[in-house]
Amino acid sequence: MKHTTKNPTPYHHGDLRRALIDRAIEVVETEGVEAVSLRALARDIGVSHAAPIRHFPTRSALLAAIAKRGITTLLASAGQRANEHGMSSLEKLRSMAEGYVAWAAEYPAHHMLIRNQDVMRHADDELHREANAYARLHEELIRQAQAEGWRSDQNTHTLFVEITALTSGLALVASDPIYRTVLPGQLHAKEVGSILGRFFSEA
Amino acid sequence: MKHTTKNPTPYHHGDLRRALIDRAIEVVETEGVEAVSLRALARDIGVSHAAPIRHFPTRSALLAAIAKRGITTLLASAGQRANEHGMSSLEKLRSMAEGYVAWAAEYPAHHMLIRNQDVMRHADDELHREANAYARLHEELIRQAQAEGWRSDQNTHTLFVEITALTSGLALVASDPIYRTVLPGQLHAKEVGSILGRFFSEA
DNA sequence: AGAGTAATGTTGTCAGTGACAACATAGAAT
DNA sequence: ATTCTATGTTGTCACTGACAACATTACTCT
Repeated sequence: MKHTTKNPTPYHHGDLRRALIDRAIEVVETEGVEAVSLRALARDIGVSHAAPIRHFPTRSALLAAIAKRGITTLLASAGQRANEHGMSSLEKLRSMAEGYVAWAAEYPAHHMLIRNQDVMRHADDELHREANAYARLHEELIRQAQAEGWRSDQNTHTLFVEITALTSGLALVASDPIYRTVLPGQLHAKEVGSILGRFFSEA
Repeated sequence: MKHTTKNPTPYHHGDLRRALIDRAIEVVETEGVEAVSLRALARDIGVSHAAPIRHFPTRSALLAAIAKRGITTLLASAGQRANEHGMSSLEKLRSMAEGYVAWAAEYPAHHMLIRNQDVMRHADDELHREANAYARLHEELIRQAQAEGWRSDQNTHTLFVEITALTSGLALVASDPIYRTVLPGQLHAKEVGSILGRFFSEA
């Protein structure tokens, strides 16, 4: 016989996969990657301890899935910025860097995860392919900017390293709570803009 | 009755603390922070599973102790570079940045640990104090370099962020295995020198 | 509509781990 | 020599990831 009243705890959750991801992101942001436990997530959500396995075979798979989602959105945003009309390669480079830093600040959990050795170690090939796609897009733009006259006398690889370092560093400072202990004062988006503006200038 | 032959496995290890640290560093470098397990370390070394607790009350304490040791040596090296005679503040800044990147490349495990959110979260106040000492030394040098004419028109905080980001980023690229997937080719010390030389130039 | 199948959730279990307590041993101090 | 303290061992507990066997729901095909 069917219930006429709503069942308070239905057998099936509805969107457990999404719920796991959302809760995991919360935990990463508040307590760190280490604190993510499949059983604790299940408890928080209100399902049995083994339910998560239907969606993510291992804990690493869950974290890697979140990281992958992050890289995908980042790559999409970068692709857009790199294909904007009426922009020089140099302007595109700057836009990509700004986009990266802004993305890290907006999604600190995703950023932490893609920076986490233990997570990336268990990531599948596609994730690494996407990360490489981002790097190659970057590299190609640098080459073009150099062809258009920007720092054309410098070694492309060195320039790539420099841009990668500066961008990654800014993303770190923008999203990593560790820096909040060390940094005197808050990091403002305007500062990032000013730093990148200076770096990606014609001079 | 006493043995006249050497006991192959003495009751006391001799220097278990050191052995734990050494083995933990190896594991961090080869398998990542996550793979460090007190019980596994004990097994590898050949002591009982609870022996490590005499030296480090928790797993976090062990990792934090290694991180602290790292920051201490880093700070010592930075202090030396900052007090070198016959160097302008700008040259000292450059030397500090180079020292940091070289340190990260030489001690990747230590660098990973001080960058690890989960480790630093459980670190004691003294560790944070040392990290702050490093930052304040940095800041003071920037102020002096500006007083001596370098980028004197720029905001000190923004400059601090920029240097921190560039240095941290280079250290990441120099020591983090993740970048080996993305980077086309190896990172050479010469490149780091060229990047920092350009950045810390009078021009 | 109804049967059969796939997807999803549950219960039970196992080995590995961190942490703790109680006990054992060796070396140092008096 | 006796006692004390540092260090190591054994035993145990709760928690976790992973897996297997089973239950329930949703979906599909006719």
